Amino acid sequence: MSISSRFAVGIHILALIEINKEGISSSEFLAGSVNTNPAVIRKIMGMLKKAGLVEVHPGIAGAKLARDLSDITLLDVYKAVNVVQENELFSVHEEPNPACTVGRNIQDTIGPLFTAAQLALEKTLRNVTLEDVVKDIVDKDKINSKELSN
Amino acid sequence: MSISSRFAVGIHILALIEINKEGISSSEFLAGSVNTNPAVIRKIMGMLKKAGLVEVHPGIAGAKLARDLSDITLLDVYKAVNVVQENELFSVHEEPNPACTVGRNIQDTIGPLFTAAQLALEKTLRNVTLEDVVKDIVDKDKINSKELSN
DNA sequence: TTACATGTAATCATGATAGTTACTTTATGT
DNA sequence: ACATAAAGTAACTATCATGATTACATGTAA
Repeated sequence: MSISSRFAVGIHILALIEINKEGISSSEFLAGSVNTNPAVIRKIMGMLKKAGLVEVHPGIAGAKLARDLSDITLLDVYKAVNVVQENELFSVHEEPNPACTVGRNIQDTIGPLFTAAQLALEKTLRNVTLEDVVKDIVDKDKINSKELSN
Repeated sequence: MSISSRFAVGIHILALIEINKEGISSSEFLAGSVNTNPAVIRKIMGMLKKAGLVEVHPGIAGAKLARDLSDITLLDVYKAVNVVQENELFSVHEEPNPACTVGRNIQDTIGPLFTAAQLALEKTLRNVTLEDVVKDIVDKDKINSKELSN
């Protein structure tokens, strides 16, 4: 099991739109960087648009960020791309036996515990903004360039 | 996407072995409570056994806990049933374009962020023991019984 | 109206899940 | 020794999400 790479791709897309803000970020351009099919980008872009993270219009090439970089958290992206349904990161067997003490209580006992774990994860994602991500990408790139030039 | 119900079933199994400790917890008995096939239980039991959480022997009916209830955390169960590979809760697109600033740095930037989120989730699971779970199940059952008798 | 980009649907291969059946291996009791 | 019973395990199935691909409809602008 793994959370869909749509999440990682969504972050990639948004970061690239920012870094390429002087240029035009078409689905083809973005697909070239992510290394996938433009239709995949457009589908994810549709989700980001629906969530109010990007502005993009039919017939007009290029996407723009709809909010300030520092106002978009990883949690926003995570929610936007629907990698996990609301409160369903963990799945629970649906029909335990009600004739058993454990069977008739396990769901109510486990539910809040799973929710707590999920919230801890989401809280971590909420503490990182796209601004942080872009800065880190740029920093890492400077270091790599320096290494190459030595 | 959802984390496999093997995790929830694993917790169910262990809790039931404890509550039924005066009796014999065969795969058929456990399957009856979880409401699934005994072979499914045996497969999960094999994982719990491999992780040192239960004792179970071929030809001998019934499983026993291999550790004290208070010494088994939900994280132990989570790891035991292999619902998530080590450090791979989130998946990242494999081959971003190295000719792009974002493409050649996205993995290194995102990796630690995803790991942090995953660790936050795991930390939460580590803070809950099977003793807590069993107590809660028993408590909830008392309340339910009281409601039914009113 | 031509060119081009987005929006979107249909199709496909792949992999994980959970269930089912059936068989082998091991231990116990007569 | 043999019959019984349970664990261990492999093979097969249906179902579902993913990610890629193709194709086409929709919309914009020169």
